[in-house]
Amino acid sequence: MLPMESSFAIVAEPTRRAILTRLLDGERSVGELEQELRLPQPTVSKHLRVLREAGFVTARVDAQRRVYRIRPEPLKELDAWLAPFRRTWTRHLDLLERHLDRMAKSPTPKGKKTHDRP
Amino acid sequence: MLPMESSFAIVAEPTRRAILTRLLDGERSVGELEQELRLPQPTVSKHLRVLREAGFVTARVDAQRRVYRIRPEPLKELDAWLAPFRRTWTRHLDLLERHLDRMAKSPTPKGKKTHDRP
DNA sequence: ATTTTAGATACCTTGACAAGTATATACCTG
DNA sequence: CAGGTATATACTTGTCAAGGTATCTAAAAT
Repeated sequence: MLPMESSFAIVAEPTRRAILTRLLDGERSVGELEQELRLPQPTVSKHLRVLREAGFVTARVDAQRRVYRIRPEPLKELDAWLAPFRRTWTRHLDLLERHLDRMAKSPTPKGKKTHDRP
Repeated sequence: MLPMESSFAIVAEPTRRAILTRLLDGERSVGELEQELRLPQPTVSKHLRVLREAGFVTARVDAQRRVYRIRPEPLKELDAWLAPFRRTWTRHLDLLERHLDRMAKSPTPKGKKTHDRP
């Protein structure tokens, strides 16, 4: 079972995002997630497996239950990829971009002004 | 053709990430992407379509060619989702977490002190 | 007007994944 | 040991997205 490599693919699944979000404020056992998310147990277990194998979570064993905890690393990866794009909207080039967009929409407004009254 | 909603799913595709990365340093026509990424033209066009419909890019028409430009909004969304997790590794709680991990691994180290000199 | 160039779209096939259902494993309790 | 609880895994099925190949459209160029 090799595919599903990229951390992006892992997080593309809504249920898995939900799980990660839950884990944000602390550990959870499978049963707890099952309840909080109102999902069938195998579904939860299977998604947890994927998350575990991708390094998003680790499991601690407490008797019959497995308690899952979040792991930052893979998410760091995602964040790292996003970083370069962040500048795209962080930098104040936004102003320039808006300007260019406008120019593209109304190229050299000849004649007709903005008003479209009869 | 509605599915594929989440911005995460869009970015989960490696080729699409490659395209976005290319667009990071400026506009590109389909042909340019085709060359730079060494991909068949329909492949590029189809991925561009997906990106366009998801709002990741916009197309400007220059005669027979379509020039694509990146659009920040959807990426902002991704970043927004990531934000809460960022604290997970940004905050200096890391120190505390490490501590707790250690305690879990070696519960109440009886005897042996930290020093393991003979 | 015909040909060439640039892209888009249609159709088909394949493969992967997620959900459902059922069953297996392990531990705890009486 | 029997029964229950907690979770993992096996197997099946339906869906959908991605790639390949061919074709269509529109705008140069000749």
